[in-house]
This record gives sequence, structure tokens and C-alpha cells, in this order.
Amino acid sequence: MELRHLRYFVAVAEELNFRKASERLRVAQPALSRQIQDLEADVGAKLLTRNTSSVRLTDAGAAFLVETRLTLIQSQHAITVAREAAKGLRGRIKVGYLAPLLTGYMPPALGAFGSKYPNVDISMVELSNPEQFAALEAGAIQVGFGVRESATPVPAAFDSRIIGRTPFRAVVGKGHRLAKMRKVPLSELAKESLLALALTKGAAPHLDAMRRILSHRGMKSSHIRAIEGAETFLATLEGGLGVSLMGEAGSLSRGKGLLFKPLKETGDDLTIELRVIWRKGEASPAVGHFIELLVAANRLSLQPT
Amino acid sequence: MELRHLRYFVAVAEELNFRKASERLRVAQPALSRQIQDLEADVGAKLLTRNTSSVRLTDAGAAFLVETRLTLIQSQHAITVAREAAKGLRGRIKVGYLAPLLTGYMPPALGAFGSKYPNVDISMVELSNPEQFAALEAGAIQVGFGVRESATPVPAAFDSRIIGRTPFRAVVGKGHRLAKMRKVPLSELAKESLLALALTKGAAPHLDAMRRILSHRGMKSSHIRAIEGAETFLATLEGGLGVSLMGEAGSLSRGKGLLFKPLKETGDDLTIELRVIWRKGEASPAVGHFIELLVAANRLSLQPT
DNA sequence: TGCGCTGATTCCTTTTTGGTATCAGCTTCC
DNA sequence: GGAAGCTGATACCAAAAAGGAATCAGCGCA
Repeated sequence: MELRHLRYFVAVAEELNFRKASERLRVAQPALSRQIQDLEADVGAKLLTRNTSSVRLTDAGAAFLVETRLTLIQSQHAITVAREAAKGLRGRIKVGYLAPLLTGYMPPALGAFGSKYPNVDISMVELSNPEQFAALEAGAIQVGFGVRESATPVPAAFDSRIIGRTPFRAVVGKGHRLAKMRKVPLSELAKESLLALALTKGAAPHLDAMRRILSHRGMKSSHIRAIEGAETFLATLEGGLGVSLMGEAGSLSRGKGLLFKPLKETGDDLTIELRVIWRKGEASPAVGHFIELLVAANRLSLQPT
Repeated sequence: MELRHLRYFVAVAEELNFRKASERLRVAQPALSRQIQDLEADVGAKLLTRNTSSVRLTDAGAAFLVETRLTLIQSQHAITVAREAAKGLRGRIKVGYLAPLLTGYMPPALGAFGSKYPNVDISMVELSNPEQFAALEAGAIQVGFGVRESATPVPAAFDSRIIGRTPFRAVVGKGHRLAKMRKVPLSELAKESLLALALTKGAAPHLDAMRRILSHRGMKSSHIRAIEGAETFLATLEGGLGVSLMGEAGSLSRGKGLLFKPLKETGDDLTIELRVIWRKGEASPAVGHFIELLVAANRLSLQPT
């Protein structure tokens, strides 16, 4: 049994006339007769009672007609869905996200994508920066996000695009002695107790980054430590018990008793880049659209400050 | 695009290996390769990325696979449904029924049929006896019921089977003078006020039947009239304001202050037959089962009294 | 570097489908 | 009541499509 048989059968069932049906199908009537006979043999039941003066559906034919229409509709639907998926209008994108990004950057991006591509599902997995590379490699996610100093290169197996950039700022509590300075030199920060936000997973990229920034300039913090939990971290800063280096764009910065002061120094390693990352050769058209939209959104509204 | 393409595609998508898929499908690998290529051309999208070392689904292929499985399942379902319908295990039967039969005879019959053939729907239409023949002829119903004296023949365009038989009885109120007789002669009834149940449609077959029975024996009722509405009819009988001829099997007779007395006379026209009626050459297997069940039920439990 | 695996290509055979001519049966309309 | 005009089925042939064997080209792995 092939779809052809079903198409032919529906035509005959609708016309109840082999000749008319054969004209509609643009085949000769004998060919149509044979196909219907073959179909009946396959199904194992007479579908039409026919003699020289009339064609009628049997019970089996009537039941088969209903299901056959559904079959044909479903087969067309399959084609439609495949074409849409090929255009990136349909599918599922698995995205790894970094917790701090979720509340700040992601929601508007997802909202925009969702309204432009309503048939593309996005599923999110929270993953640390290094975990994302592993997940991308394994195919567990197709898109990751990297927050990193500009100088750090992305591994060669991946492609990436910048979708946001923001300079590191000195973060100090309002009452802190450094709060009075317009621009804070790194050397002053190094004298203070430096606080870093640690991920629960044990990794502390924030701390590593600050250490790197200082050592790159031949400095070393007298006192540097990682704090687990964003709330504790921020509260400690507010209390003036330490200072930190953070990007302003992070959602953590909003509405607290904290000041974000420009640094005196400049340099690539003092700029935080937000990048979309994907595996080289990623072929999903939907992923392509997702990345394009993120990049375009950056160009439009998230210009570096 | 034919179902063959879909079957082949599913095999390849499941094996992710053309050779293994071709073995499973029992075709040569080149044939399979070509069919997949043809399918992709038809769909208008690459469904599989393949090189000499790996086969993977594209987004379009993954989406298509889901819908294709549904298509194949649906096509199989169509065959199953048709086969069941051919065996009379599935379908819809349109039945015309006579109101008095509904409460008495039909419910147990429908219950038995429904539990034996759960996938056969029965839709009922209330129709008078003559209307049923018209509806059968027009195809509006496939099964009708006739309540008629044994002598009356069923029109030649129809087939019928007896599914119940009961003699006419003299129906009198408990206080009526005829209530004392063991067997009531028709001549005594003819002296009384004879009451007939009239159908709301205006037809009065009951009245006609009684008139026929009397005139067949050279009698004539002094006073005969039709009463509309079963309740009124029964109440009038109970009140002793008249007598009637009725079959005992009718549900109308139950639990009232009425007596059903045997007649002194016998004869074919004094027996009421309940018949299933259908159009000659009715081909529906489900209808066949329905009729068979009614006939069998009669043989088992509704023996003539 | 060669062996073994992959899917694609080529070329031919087989199968299937479709087309033409024709037949047999039923209606309809003179 | 018979001929014309429908109907779908059949027979036979042509065309198209699917299938098969041999082979090629590319990649991975030993």
C-alpha cells in the first residue's frame, strides 16, 4: 500500500465514479481501476461495491476513507514541518546559560526570539562556563554563553560572536573609603580585601579573573577570597567588608547600596565580553537564527559603554 | 512521495547507517540511497547529513521523523479499521424504532449488542411503521421494526425476520363486566366501546388493525375511536370507559389496573409479530450482526406464549 | 600506508505503473 | 424494444520506476 493508492481511493470515494476520478487524477481509468483493486487486496477488504451503474462505499470503505484522509493530511503535515524546520522556523534549541545572565540578559532575548519564532522551543540548562564547552562538545546543548575577559581566546573547536561588552568596575560599598574616588586604580583595590563570587559547583572563575588581572600588572592582593552565594557576596560588599571587580551589566548590580566606579587603568583584560558560543559547523538553522538575533540585539541596543 | 519513502527513511533514521537499514528493509544499499535522495528532493529539504563516516539527522530530518512515524501509524490504523469494519466489528447502524418498543424490547437488545460490538455505534430515530419503509428505501435507516398481524406481508423490496410474537388480548379494566370471563369472544368486544391508541403523527394503525380483525369476521364495532397519548389511552381503559385489543408484550401493559384476557378466537390475524426489517441486499456486516443478535435473542428467550 | 568501512554512482534487470483498445453490463431515450 | 451512451473491467503493450551487482571515492583506524 502506498500513498498513491490512498490518493486514488479518496478521489474515487469522493466522485463515486471511476471515470471522473481518473480525470481528476489525470490518469487513465483502467489504471485507476487496477490501483483500487490492488488496494483492496492489500487491505484485505472490499472498499467499494461497484457495477456498471453505480459505485458505493462499503462499510469498510467508509471507515477506511475517514482514516485515509487523516493519513494523507498527516503525510502533508510531515512535509510542511520538515520544510519549516529546514528554514529554522521550527525545532528545539538547547541552551546552556550562566545564572547571572538569566535575570538580566536572557529574558528580553528569549522574548524577542519567541515572538519571532513561535514554533522553536528553547530549553535552558544552567551550566558553568567550562561545563558549557563540554556540553557543546557532547551535543547536550547547542548554544552556550561565555563571560570572559576580551583577551581570552575561545577554543578552536567552537565559534563565537560577541553579544555584549562591558568594562570591569571597582565595586565598593557606599561608605567605603574608595567611594570618594572618581576613578579607582587597581593598586588601591589590591590593598583592600578582595571578594569574589564563587559558583556553587566549586569553581571560582571570578576569583581567578581578578587574580589574573592583578598579576598581569605585577600586583598581588593582600587578602582575596571567594564567597558562595550571590546574596552573601553582595551583602559583604555593601557592608564595606571588601571590594570587588565586576561588570556593570550583570543583574547582580541593580538597586543595591553599591557603587560601580571606573578603573583608572584600561586594557583588554579589563573588559568583559559576553559571547554566544556554538560548536564549529553547527548546522541547525534554528540555532543560526537564535545567534543572529542575539548579535543583532547587541548591535541595536547593547553598545559598549 | 510514497509510504515506501517514509518506511525507508524511518529505517535509516533509526539505524543511522544505510547498509544496516538496507538489510533490515531487505533491499540493496544503492536502492535505499536513491530512495532517500528522491525523498529529500520531494520534501525539498536535506533530512540527513551523511558522509562516508557518519549519518545524522538534520533539524528537518528530526522533525520529519516524528511526523513520519505518525503517518505510518495512521496508515496502518486505516487498514485495521477497514478490516474491522469489513467484519462488522466497527461502524454505525441507523435504526428506526417504534416508541412502544423502546422501553420494552430495545434496551436489552441494544445492551447485548453494545457489549458484544463495542465499536459499532447505533443511532436511533423514532419513526412510525410506514415511515420506516420510506426511510429504509431512502437509506436514512438500515434497520426498522414492524409490529403487525402475521398475515400482513412485508413489501417485496425488504427482507425481515421475526424477533417476537404475541397474541392479541382483550384489554379490560379490572372492574369491567368482561373481566370475569376466562376467554373473551370478539363478539363481546364488538359490543363495547373500542379504544385504539393513535400515534401523534395522525396515523392510527391500531384502530385500523382492530377494525380489520372485526370486519374479517363480519363484525363491526358499535363504537370505536382513537385516543391520542398513551397515558390517556390507558387511563380510559382503566376507568372502564372502553376496551381494546393489544399485545401483551408491549411495555404499555405493565403494572396498570388492566387485565389482558385471552380471546376465544384464534387466527393469524390475532397474532402480533415483531419483525426486524431491512432493505433487500443490505450489505453492511454490522447490520447483519445486529439482525442476527435480535433473531438469536428471540430464539433464546422470547418464545411465543 | 593499506585495510575496512562508509554512502554514492553507474549500468543493467525486473517490477510496477500507466495508456490504448476493447469488452460486457446496465440505463436511458427514442 | 433496440440502439446509443454510459459504466467499470480486462488484455496487452509501452514507459517509468524501483531494485540489484559492481564499482568508486572518502574517511577512520591499525
